[in-house]
Amino acid sequence: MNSTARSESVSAGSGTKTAIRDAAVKLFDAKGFEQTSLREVADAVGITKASLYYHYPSKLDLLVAIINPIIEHMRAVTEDIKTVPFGPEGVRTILQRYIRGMLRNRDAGALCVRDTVAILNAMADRYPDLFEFGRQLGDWLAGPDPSPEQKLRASAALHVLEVALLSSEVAPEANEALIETTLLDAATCVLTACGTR
Amino acid sequence: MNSTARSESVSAGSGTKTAIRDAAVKLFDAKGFEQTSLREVADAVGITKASLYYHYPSKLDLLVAIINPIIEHMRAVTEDIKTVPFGPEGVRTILQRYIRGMLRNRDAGALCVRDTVAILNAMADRYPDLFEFGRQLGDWLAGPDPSPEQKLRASAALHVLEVALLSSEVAPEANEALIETTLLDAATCVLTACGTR
DNA sequence: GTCTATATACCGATAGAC
DNA sequence: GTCTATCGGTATATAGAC
Repeated sequence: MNSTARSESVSAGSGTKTAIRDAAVKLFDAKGFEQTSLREVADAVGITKASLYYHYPSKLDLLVAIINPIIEHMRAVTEDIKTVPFGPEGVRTILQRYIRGMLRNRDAGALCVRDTVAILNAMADRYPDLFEFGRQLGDWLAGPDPSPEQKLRASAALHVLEVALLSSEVAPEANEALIETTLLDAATCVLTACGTR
Repeated sequence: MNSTARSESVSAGSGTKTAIRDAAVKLFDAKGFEQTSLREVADAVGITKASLYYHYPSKLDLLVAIINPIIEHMRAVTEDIKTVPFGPEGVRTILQRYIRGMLRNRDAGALCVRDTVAILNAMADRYPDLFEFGRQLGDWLAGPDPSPEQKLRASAALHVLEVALLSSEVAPEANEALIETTLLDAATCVLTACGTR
């Protein structure tokens, strides 16, 4: 346990730096981004606030380091919808890519959902098009020249997939395959108006 | 326009007091509860911070005045599930009551969804059982002795209904009847696994 | 790379005049 | 009922020793 940089988990980097990130994720998720002070994060790691600033130049940079995977995934899916043709199998392809990316970054995603306003406003300067990603995806899902009902269904389908981020709380026994299958089925069902009406 | 207490809108009360509430709803929704200062609210109304404290004894009391209708509605539905028998028509009854209450208080509801963590933590002391309402409703919807898939579907169904709170943004042309019908159909569809799988 | 100490700013809330 | 002025607390971020 001596020498330099032994990896302690899957996503180890420089040691203290990833310890800061992990502690911040936990605290941001529990208390919210703005309501969590860097002193609390530093205390959880066992260092001081000044040392934290050595690894991350600002509180915003710490947040970006956490949710960057989510942003890049949203950007990638938003790019995909420009090439994938709209239709039943195209929709399923997009929805599958979307939910898999969220399952891959579950903790950071849960943070975004439960603290939407604060995070969106904090990132607005650095990522001005972040808000557009969700809207563009919704527009594509609603199809060409959509009715109000289709718009509602598209938005509802995306909200169904967001349950994946809360799945460890809702159904801890479910594995990723079951979550993906169930929510993907539910979302396509929402989109295609297959109800009992 | 002289004398005392002329009602200016549907929910008029003492004049300044409701003006504060309305300004606060708008600002809390745009910036988040904790990130909005009482100085900003006071400025929007055209009074000072000290005058605001004459009408509301604390920032938390202002928040409670805004989202109290939502809380009471959640409490009422949570009471309903103890008497309504579980089954297809019972589920539809509960879901309908749930979505109608959210449509009735759309602005306050949107605030709760987009600023969940901050609001939940702020209200935790005064309303300790607030978090339980959503969980109990999810448990009832999942049915007796639910499988992981049923738990996921119940949670997803509730998330579908939450789209009602964002409907003025997603589909401004849709009236309340269309919103209710569409989302109610989508939610029951999510629950009953009627997909194309 | 981690520390102590501090600069600067804003917050919620209160006191008291009018 | 609205105001000015202020208290006490905490926040982000920085300076500089080690």
